[in-house]
Formats: sequence, structure tokens, C-alpha cells
Amino acid sequence: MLALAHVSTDRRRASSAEGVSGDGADSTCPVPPCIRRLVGDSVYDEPVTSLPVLPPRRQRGNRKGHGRVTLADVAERVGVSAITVSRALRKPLMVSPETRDRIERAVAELGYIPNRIAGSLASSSPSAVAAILPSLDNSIFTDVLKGAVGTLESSGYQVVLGNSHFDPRVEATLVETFLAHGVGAIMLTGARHATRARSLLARSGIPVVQTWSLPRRPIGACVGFSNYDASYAMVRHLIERGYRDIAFVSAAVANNDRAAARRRGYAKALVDHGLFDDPRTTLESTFDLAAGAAALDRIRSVRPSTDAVFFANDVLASGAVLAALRLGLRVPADIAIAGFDDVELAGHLMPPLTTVRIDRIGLGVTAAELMLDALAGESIAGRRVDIGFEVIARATT
Amino acid sequence: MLALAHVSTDRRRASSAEGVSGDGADSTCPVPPCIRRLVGDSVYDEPVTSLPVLPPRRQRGNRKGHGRVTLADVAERVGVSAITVSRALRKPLMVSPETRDRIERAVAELGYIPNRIAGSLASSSPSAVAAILPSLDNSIFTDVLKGAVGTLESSGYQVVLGNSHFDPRVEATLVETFLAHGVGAIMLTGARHATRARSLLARSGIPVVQTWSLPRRPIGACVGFSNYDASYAMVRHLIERGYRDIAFVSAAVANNDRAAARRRGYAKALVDHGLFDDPRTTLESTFDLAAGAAALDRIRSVRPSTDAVFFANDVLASGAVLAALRLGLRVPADIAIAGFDDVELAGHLMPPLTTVRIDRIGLGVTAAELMLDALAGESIAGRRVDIGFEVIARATT
DNA sequence: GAAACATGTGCTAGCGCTAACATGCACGGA
DNA sequence: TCCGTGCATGTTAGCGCTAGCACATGTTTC
Repeated sequence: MLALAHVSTDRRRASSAEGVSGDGADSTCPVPPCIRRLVGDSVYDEPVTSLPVLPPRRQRGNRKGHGRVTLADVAERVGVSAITVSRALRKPLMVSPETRDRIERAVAELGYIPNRIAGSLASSSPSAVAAILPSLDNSIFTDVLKGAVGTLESSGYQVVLGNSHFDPRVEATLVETFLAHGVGAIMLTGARHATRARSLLARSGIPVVQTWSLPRRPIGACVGFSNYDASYAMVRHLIERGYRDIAFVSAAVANNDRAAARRRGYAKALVDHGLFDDPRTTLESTFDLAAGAAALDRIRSVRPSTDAVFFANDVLASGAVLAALRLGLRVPADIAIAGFDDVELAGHLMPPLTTVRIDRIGLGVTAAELMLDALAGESIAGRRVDIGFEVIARATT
Repeated sequence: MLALAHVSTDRRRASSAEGVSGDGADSTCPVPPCIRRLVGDSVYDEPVTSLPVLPPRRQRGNRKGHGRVTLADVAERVGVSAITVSRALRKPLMVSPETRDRIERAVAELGYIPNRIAGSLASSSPSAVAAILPSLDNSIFTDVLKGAVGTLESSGYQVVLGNSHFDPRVEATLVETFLAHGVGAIMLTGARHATRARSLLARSGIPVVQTWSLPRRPIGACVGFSNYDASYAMVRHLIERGYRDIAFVSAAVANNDRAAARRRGYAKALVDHGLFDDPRTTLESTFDLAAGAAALDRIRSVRPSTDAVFFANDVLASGAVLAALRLGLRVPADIAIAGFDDVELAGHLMPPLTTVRIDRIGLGVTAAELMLDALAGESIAGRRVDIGFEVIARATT
């Protein structure tokens, strides 16, 4: 509906804020005259059907009411029935052009905003879908979200967000909350979920899309890739480069099937190549740069012969690369480091990080498309979309 | 309600996934027996009131209905009226313990999930609030969100998320959508908003909290700090350290009052110290590491004498520090670099980045508290909360 | 000319829940 | 015995909107 305005990098212009639509300035900020004089093509003050201030609304009946303009108000003004207004807004072709026109004018004049809550209730057709992410700290999840939100919003669905903090119990609570809010579909992360969440979803019957994994028996549909294969491929890459004493660090596998699959892929690759899966150097960690540094430190003290560390996510790997830099370690000469996800930072590190690229935006878009299909009445049960992965060999290995 | 499970770093345990609650494995992943045998204290299979499969529901009347268990179903089963069930769930003290008990049992047996949509409509009390962020790419915004979501969820509100992509028109559309969804309060980023958004908010009368800035005349309340002062303080720090040819890079100021205020603070500090605000080295940029690198490059070619660059956000500054490392530039000997926000990466760079620390989680929490106050009936209009800032002088300056 | 159809609009009856106002009942004090 | 009081529960009437039909008008067909 609205095109996003992309502001070019080298355009330098001050906005002509004052008095138009909000300060645009901190209170302690005297606006220098030189800037004040500049004229900006700010989009704040775009022409807009001015919304007149209405007289306070009379109360009908003895119930509170939002005091908001309703469909009935518009109908009354135009001299038609409420249903006609409703139709003019939702199915314009069902209403004669003249009536539609008058209704549209009245809507603008009154500043009517449809109550989608009431609409959803009456039509029992949802206006929102939910996405449950395990974390907002890591851009890998917000990338997926971005892809999904873009697709869903352009189809008129609102996206409600939940953060499970990697806790299946929190996830189950979120599922319940979202069902209570009548969302039309739910996007989950990963393949494993609390039994409670599963039964809630099963009885609700709403479409479910699982992401990041390809469970054999998805709840509904799933979009992801083989974490096992991707991890296996990366370890094979390390072995091909000549590394033998490889360590592995991932998130805690207990609540994270992706991490678990990556660990299994790692272990299998080692075994297949006659290498030892040393439990001392198979670690779990939280998700932050400091943890990556700490893991590197631990591995080097526990098994000094370690020549490569495979981190199952780029944040940890980046933390390790940065730590190596601080410690004066040469990467990969002293120790090789590999990551997973290909976040933006990975390519900017020195040396740039070897990692596994996942098309996260595409993952989100695909998940959203599946949800839209389901909302359009199609059955998506059992659909499994593999978005693949790609080992990006850069300079840390 | 639910405590988050924090999994310690060194606990290594495989999950006993198979057959309990979903694969927990990619389809291509053969689960090695060694792992299979391990017993995890996974939270997936926690005891749960098992939800019996119900017979398909009869349709009442000729309307569709969700096919979902309703309040009336529970009431019928218990042999009370719907309102009693409603009260037992929302105001337990109004119902006798025995009745309440029977109702709770029936709720569990039937797997009843209240329809909050209908509840909101009937009570005209909202169950969700909205947060509009300019971006999900930058952790600074998701940090605020995290603080806000935590606070709001524990008060039973759902948080609906909007991403304006730094475009006031998109923001206005989001405001309209959220109003249509009947959110009880809206959190916005920054001080400047499209006229349309302002008038929509004004007539809706719902509580609004602006974040990151302290506009003189906030729409409702605001939580933030003086971007102008913070920027001024950083530039003063640079000047005190002896830098004289200072450059400035920020996001485009036209749609971003924070960037605009920071630029004004920068300009004023230069002028106050007898330095020249060179337009050639006052740049605007997008928000990513590559852009920081590009800006550094541009500045060095445009004005080689530049001895310090102040980036109005840490992502750009980090990109520049990383680029300097790649180019073999010594920081700060060859060029000093300062950032803004104190993101996690800042402290992990080599050398660690001088920046301005903002308590973003606290900002989100405070914003949420203001919303909660407003939702509790308190007037928050005109409240302005300054969360302050702190210049963190590290090694890049 | 009547039947058959299309088109635009309105009426009614809900969606599932809850506010406001009953109602019924036990208790105690006058 | 009566009445007030407090408590637990029920009845009614919506919240704002939309599905399903009914009903007027034209317009076409034979």
C-alpha cells in the first residue's frame, strides 16, 4: 500500500520540524538558526484529509462503549444501513459506485476506523497471526521475522510476536495466549515443543508452521534445512583443510533441537573420518560474544592441541575470533574458527569468518507464504520445505 | 507466572526427544544410539493435564462459530450460568470456592481457552498494546522491546509489534492498524511523527509513550534522554583528548529526530570549542557494518587530516573499527573512532569502542510501566522520564 | 405478459463474552 | 416477624461487526 521511502546515503538535509508535527528536538536542544533555515522534504507533513474534531459522542444504552466512531455512525450519516457501509469497505464491488463514494467520504470525514476485533468476532476470520521466536537478541531470528512480517503484512495480517526465551514452557504459555487472541496461524521455531503446546495446537486446529528444522512429522508444515547435514558439511570442510583436533560449541541442546542436530552432525562427521569426539571439548554455551570468548579460553586450557573450533552459531564464533585478536592468537594458524548462520558481522571480522549461510529472510517469507496458503483454506499439513544451506569458506579456517 | 529456565553453560545432556513430543531431529539425521540412551531432564514432557479429544461440536444456529469450546459449554457442563464461569476465571473471589473448583475442573477437562477477542469487545478493555520500532535489524531497538515485553506480559498484556522501517508514513499506517485492533496503548520511537499518525492518536485518546527522545510537548508521555546533550558530551570528550579534525556520521536526519539532535549536539560542541563543522565530513548513512566502513573510507579520502570520527551509532562505529583493522590503520593513533549506544560488540572490538551507554532495557521497562499506569486509569499525559546517558571512554579514542 | 435472473440494499440474528442490574437466600438485630 | 445486609448467582442487554437470507428494484428472456 505504501512504498517505503529509501533515503539515500549522501543526502544531507535538516528537517523542518518545529511546529509542524512535534518537536523533533530534545528539550535541551537549541535549534541553531542555520539548520532551521534549511528546507526538508520531510514526509511528516504530507497532505492528509484533515480529521475534524468531533463533538463528544452520546452514549447509547447503558454500556460504556469505546466512545469511538462506529459503523453505525457512518451509516447514519450517509443514510444507509450499517451492513452497506461494511460492504463498501470490505467488498466494494457489491455496492453501487455512488453509495460507495458517499460512504468513503463519510468515513474520511468522521475518521472512522473499523473495529477489527468486532469484525474478527463476527466473521470468525482472524486478522492476526503469531510468530514465536526463542530470542530477540540474535539477529538470526529477527531476520526470519522480518521476512515473515513483510509477507504477512502485505496480505493484511497483523503479526503478533512472542519470545519464548528458549523455554518450551514459556512457548506453551505463549501458544495459549495467542489462541486466546484468536490468531489465525502460528509460526514456531524448531521441531520440539512441550506436549502441552502440541495438544493446544492440535485441538485448536489452526495452521502451524515450524521453522529452522525439518521434523519428520511436523505439527503442520515446516520450513528449514537439515541442521545435521549442514553441521556435517562444515566439519568435513574442517577435516579437508587438515584440522584434526576439532572442538564443538553450541547452545544447550536440551531445549534446542537445532543445536542437538548440529552436534550429532558434528559427532558423526568426526566418527566417519576416524576422529575422536572428545567430550571435554564439546561444550554448551549461552548466546553472546563473551560466551564465545569464554568457550575458546576453556577449550584451549582443557585441550591445548585443539586446532579448530566449530561454533554452532556466529555470535559465539565471532566472540571467539575477537577474543583471539585480543589474545594475539593467529587465526587460523594457531586455531581455526568456524561459525554457523552467516550473520553480517561474520564477513566483517578480521579474518572473515568461515560459516554456514542460511537464507533467513527467505525462510521467513516461505513460512509466511505457507501460513497464507493455510489461511486461504489450503491444507498445508505435512508440507516440508527445505531451503538448504551453503558452507561459506572464508579465512578463519 | 513461569520462571524462565536458565540452562547453565557446562551442563551437557542430550534430550530424549524421540516419540515424546516431536522429532527433535532433522529427517536426515540418524540418531546415534549413544545419545539415544542418555536421559535428559527435558521440559518437553512435563506432566500436563491431559486434554481429552472431544467429540466434534454441534453447531448452534446457522452461524459458523469457531467450533471452539466456549464459556457456555463450560457453564453447561458445570450446571451454572456463563457469567459465573466468567467470574470464576477473572474474579475468583466473587465465586464460592466449591463452584470455582468445579468450574476449574471443567475448564481443564474441556480444554477451554477464553476468547480474549470477545472479552475485549464486551468489556471494551484492551488485552494488547502495541510497540512500533523503526527497525528490527539493530539490537538497540530489540533491547527496548525486550524490556517492554517482559514488563507488559507479566501484567497480562500481549505486545503487538510494528516495524516502521524509519518511515513515518508506514508508522502512520501501523498506528491505524493497531487502533483497528483495539490496542490499549502505543509505544512509539522518537519525537517526530506524521501528522496523520498524530491526529489518529489524538482522536483515539489511547495512551501513547514516545521513546528515545524527550520532546518538549510529547503526545502522551515520553521516556528517553537528551540525544543532543549525549552527543555534545561525546564530542567534548573527543576534544579533551586532543582531537581537532572531527567527522560525524549518523542515520539520515530527515526522518530521525534522534540523529538530528545528535548532529546538532555535535555541531554545537564544535562551535563552542572554536572548531569547524565541516560539511564534507558530516555524513548520513544506513545502519550496517559495511556502511560504517564505507563512511570511514569516504571521510579519509575527502579530508585526510581527519583525526577522529564520531558515529552516532555503534553499528556504524563497529564497522569502521573493523574496517580500520582490515586496512591496517591504527586506532586511535591514525584515527580515533567513537560510537553511540554501547551495544555488546562495542566492548569486544579490538580496540574496544568508546561510546555512549544507554540503558535500553530500562528504557523499555519504563515505557511499559508508563503504559501500565495509563491502562490502570492514571493520566500519564506530559510525563517525561529522563533515563540519562553515560560516556564510556574506552580505547578507540 | 410472466417468469427468470441480476443487482443493490436491508433485516435479523448472532460471534463469545461481560457490565449492570436483578434475584434469591442466609444471617442477625430490632 | 420484619427488614436490612452481604453474598453467590442469574438475567438481560449489549460490545461492533458480519453471514445469511429476504426483499425490493431493474433487466432480460421466451
